[in-house]
Formats: sequence, C-alpha cells, structure tokens
Amino acid sequence: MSDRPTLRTVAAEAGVSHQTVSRVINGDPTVTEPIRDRVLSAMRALGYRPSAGARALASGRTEVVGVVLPHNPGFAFSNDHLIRLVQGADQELTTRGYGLLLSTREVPDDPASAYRRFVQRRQVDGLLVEAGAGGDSLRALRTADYPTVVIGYTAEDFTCVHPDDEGGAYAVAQHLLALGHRRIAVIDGPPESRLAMSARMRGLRRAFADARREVPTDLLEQGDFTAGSGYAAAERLLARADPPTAVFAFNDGMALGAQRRLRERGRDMPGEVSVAGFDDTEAADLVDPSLTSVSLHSVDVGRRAAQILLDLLDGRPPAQRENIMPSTLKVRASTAPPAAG
Amino acid sequence: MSDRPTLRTVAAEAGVSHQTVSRVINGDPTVTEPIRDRVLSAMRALGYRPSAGARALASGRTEVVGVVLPHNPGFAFSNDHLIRLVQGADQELTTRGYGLLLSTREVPDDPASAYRRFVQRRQVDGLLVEAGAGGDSLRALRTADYPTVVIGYTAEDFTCVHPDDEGGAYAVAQHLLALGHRRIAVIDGPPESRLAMSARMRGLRRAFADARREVPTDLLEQGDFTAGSGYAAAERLLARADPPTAVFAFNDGMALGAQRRLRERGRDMPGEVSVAGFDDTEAADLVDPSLTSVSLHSVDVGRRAAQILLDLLDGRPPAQRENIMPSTLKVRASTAPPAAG
DNA sequence: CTGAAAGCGCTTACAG
DNA sequence: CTGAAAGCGCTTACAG
Repeated sequence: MSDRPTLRTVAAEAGVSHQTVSRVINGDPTVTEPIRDRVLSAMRALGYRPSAGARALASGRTEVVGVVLPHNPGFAFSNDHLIRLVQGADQELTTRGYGLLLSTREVPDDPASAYRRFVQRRQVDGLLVEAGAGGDSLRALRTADYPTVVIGYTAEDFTCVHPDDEGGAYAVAQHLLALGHRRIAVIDGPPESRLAMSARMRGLRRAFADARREVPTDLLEQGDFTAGSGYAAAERLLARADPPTAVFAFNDGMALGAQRRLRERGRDMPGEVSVAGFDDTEAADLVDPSLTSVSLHSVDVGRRAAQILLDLLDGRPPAQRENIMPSTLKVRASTAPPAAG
Repeated sequence: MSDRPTLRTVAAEAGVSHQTVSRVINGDPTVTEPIRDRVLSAMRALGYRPSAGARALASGRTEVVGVVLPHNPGFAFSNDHLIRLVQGADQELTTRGYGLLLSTREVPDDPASAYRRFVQRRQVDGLLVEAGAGGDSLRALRTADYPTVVIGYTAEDFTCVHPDDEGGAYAVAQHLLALGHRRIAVIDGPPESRLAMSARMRGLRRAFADARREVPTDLLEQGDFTAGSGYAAAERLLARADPPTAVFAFNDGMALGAQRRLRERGRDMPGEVSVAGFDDTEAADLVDPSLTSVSLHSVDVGRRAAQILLDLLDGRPPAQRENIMPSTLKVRASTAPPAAG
C-alpha cells in the first residue's frame, strides 16, 4: 500500500499551495471557481481523505459530540426510548457534520466512565447527557466545563430537553375522566425518576382540577417501572374495598404487569377495568387489549437536544433553559367507559 | 480561563522532559518509580488532560472504533437487539480504552453515511458493522480497507460474529416435536435477512431429521418480521384443511401477531395451538400466554465482536472467520402438548 | 533509564 | 484571492 495522500500531495497535484487545498475543504468562499475545480479533481484522483486528528489538533475542535447514556442493563423498558433518542441525535449530528461518540456509562468515578473518556481525553466538543437514573453524575460533568445539554430532567443548571410529561399525563387523565371514570388509580414510578414522575403527577392533578374532581388519593400505588411492580400494585388495588375502574400506570411495563394480574383475576378489560400506560413502547400495540399510552416522540427529543447543543457550539445559546417537546396520547383498546352502575 | 496544561507544562512542573511525561501516560515500564510519582502528582495538580487529536496525529491511531447500525426506523423488533449489541461492544471497548463512534446509517452513497464519516475522515481504527438489512453496503466498506468485523451474517469475506440461529431453531423444533407436535407451521422472515433465516431453517430441518419426521412443507408461510405479517400468516394457516397444532414464527413480532389472530379466532393457547417466536424480546415475557422464544444474548455478541476487532488491531487475527455465539431456548407458557386426538 | 530532534497533517493568522 | 511561516500537542526513533 502506498502512503495516504496528504494536503501537500493534493496541493502538488493541483499546482497550488496546501493552504488553498485546506480552504477548498473548509468551503472558503474566497477560492476562485477554476482553482476549486482543479483542487477537487486532484483530491478525487488521489483519493484524499483528511485526517480528523490533525484537524482537531490544529483547529481545537473535534467535531464530535459525546452522548452519555445510563448504564442500566435492567432498565429494559426504556431501551426503546434510548435508541430512538440516539437515532434522533445522530440524524442531526450527521447532517451537520458531527460525529457521535457513545458511552453507556455515566458514573463519574468509574475509571472507565464517560466522564473520563470524553472529557479527560478531550475527544469531544460538547456533551449530550441522558438524565436517566441519576442526576448526581451530572454534577461531576459540571466541573468539566463542557457545553452540555441534558436529555430529561435535571435540578442542576443545565440546558435540558424533555418530553411533555405533564401534558401527556394530563391527556390520559382527561381521557379517562371524559369516559366517565372517577375511581382512577395511579401506579407511580421510582424515586430515581422523581422529576419526570412529578411532572406526570402535576398533569394528572391539573386534569382532575379542570374537571372539578378530586384525585382519589387512596388509589395511589408505588411502582418501580418493572412489570412485576405493576402486577403487585394491581393486586393491592384489587384488594381495596372500593377498587378503581381505571388504572393509570406511569410506564407501559407496569401497565402490562397490571393487565396480567387483572386478567388472572378474571377482570374484563376494558369492560370492568380500563388500563393506561406511558411511553408508548412497542409492546403497547402488541398486547391484548392493546394499551392506551403516551407517545414521547423520542426521535424528535434526541434531534432537538443535538440541535440545541450544536447551536450552542456555533455560538447561538438556547432561548430557554428548559425545552419541552410535545407528547401525544395514543388511545387504544385498553380504555373504555366504566361499566354502568 | 487559563490555558489547558500540555505535556510540557506538566514536564516543567515535575522537572522532567515532556517525553518522560508521555512515557508515564502510556505506561512505559522503563520509567522509575520516583519519577513516575512525581509526574503523576504534577498531572493531578495541574489537572492535565491529554489531547486525543494530538495523540492520533502523532501515533496514527485514534483509539476509536466505528459502529455502524442499519438505519431502519421501522425495524422496530430489532431495536432491543441493537441496543444490547452496542452495550456489549461498549463494555469491551471502554475496558480496553477505546471510544465508540456510532452511526445509524450504512448506506454508502448517502453523503451523510457512516462510510464517509468514519472512513473518509479517518476518525476510527476499525469498524464494527451490523449486517442488518443489507449486505450490499458491506461491499463498499470493503474498498475502504479498514479492519472490519461484521455482526451478523455476510456473504462477503469478512470476519463475522453472530448468534447460533441454527442451534436456536433446532432447539425450538426439538421442543415442539418432543411435546408431540407434528403439524408445525413456520412463519419465515424477509429476504433481507436471508442468511439468518436459512440458518434457522437448517436448524429446523435438522431437528425433524433427527426425530425421523418429515417437515410439513405445506405449512410454510412467508412473513416480514412485522406483527401484521404474522397476523396474516396465522389467518392463512387457520384456513388450511389440516391446520397446524404449533406455529413457529422466526421472530417475536410475527409470533405476537399470530397469537393475536389465533386469540381473535377463539383458539385456546397453548391448548389448541402452541406458538413460539425468536429473539426473546421484552414483549415475550409480558404477553399472555408468555411466549416461548430463543434468546440471542445480544450483549455477548456485541462484546465478542469488539473483542475480535480489538485483537485484530493489536495484531492478533481471529482463529476463525465465522464466530458463533450460543443462543438459548426460553420455554414459556405459549407451548404445550397438542390436544389429544 | 531519560533527553533532544524531528515530524505527524492540518489550521490560523499575516503578508502580499 | 493565494502563499510562506508558525504552531497545535503529542509520539517515535535515536542518542547517551
């Protein structure tokens, strides 16, 4: 194999200086048309490929963004959300010429953590961090002083992008109230997702308030996003003296677990009990009855986060710190009016 | 902000040459203990962070691996498999000090493709390519002359790693035959996944041959991995004069679609009809009856692929071109002996 | 075991 | 509008 051509090889071939070749590559408008053409054909003829490392060293910018995902092997129900976030971010980054360096760790003191890899080695120009299970690690990234956009909720002072959890929960509650349900149970998510869960709870309360109804506080159950916790919560709800006619689980996994228990207990769905979930995972459309849920448009969230970060890198700071993307209620077969009586 | 410390700053602080600092960073064993300690504390005191770009330029290695995933927004059923592959690869790469540059495109003539990004810009030392929907694009990566490991099947002459599809299908067929099923229908996958599907078909045939039974060729249906195609295939199977007592769909999505149609048609599962899937997606455990399926251990596949690539980069070529990772039959509630008679 | 020299392949001012 | 100079921050031989 012969050596790879460099800027100077191309310059020699085109009969110009290597700076001119650099200008052509970087789209400098001051290069004249004929010169540009000559350089471009020389590049093509030689199969020239710029060295990202040399560019990064000389320019101080890597044109790569780090994406940090939570490292939760058991966090199965969010896998679909995660991959769609990445897909959306990748679309935007690629379009704008940036690379996406991925890490599934966010624990800052783990020697193999993203923090160390991206920040310590200066491999990236900025960071996209999925808030995931822990906001604690965000504080560490803080000190790194890198342009950062958080995907999800954070109590820290970072620019963030997240779905409209409040609006989504409002829509579900409004839907159930409009169907005639009053005894609506809620299966809450785990404390690690407190900020998102509070937003959903706010939406729920607002829907009840707008309907001039009281939230039935005796029907609140705690879950942890697993199907098992939804199953257990359903069991406890069935044991109530005055059981719910509708169950709103704060994610699809718990909703599916609740459905399973209700089915085992012989409850007709949605005839006797309606069930709604959140996140609109693939399974929602596959189970029977198919599950009413809230779509978070994760691809759009990821794309928007990347957009905001790249604008920031280009010197255009975001208008707001908190950026909320619309979510959509998907009504399916698992919700219907309560049985008369 | 003060300027970032460089090798020379650290060298001055520690009272050594910058080469010695470089040696400490790269773990050169010839550096004496006291010198190493002095350098390390100087690095810590100054908050030194090496520049990945400068390293890459000087050493010719980026210590980053490109991971190319198929860009299929509709390819929903493999999302879980994909994210687990990436997770496994990331674990291995991180452990060995490599970064993971991700792209969800593999179309080589797309101006925003992975091919262009990774290869043209020399941002990576090697490539991990998920064979996904198209083996065609692999041919283009070929010309790039990068160390490449394919995840999945390929007709090209690349080192590859894939799950034991043949063994998994063998296990399912053997399980159904052992339960007493003879009329076993198969819902095949789409032509894009031809190589994996052929492997599954081989496993199926081998199980029948080992049991001295004939494969009921009249019960072969074509699907395309969507739940809809499984639903339609089930419909056609129900219309047979001699319908199957068991349905083996070559992915979980089609199996769930088939389950839905069978349920709608009032067939008891698994009483009247057993159903098995493939891939062991999250939904398999959530539906009712829970779905017998084949787990592909995607995390292990991704980890192994990264291992092979990194070994290759270290000058240790793989022992075999084709590397097969074990898959596991997960028996759940959807399969049972056929109704007597 | 450690230092002085050279260079990796670009970009960024600065002249002209 | 284009070229000559300098330097980005490392690593890799090569001496000693």
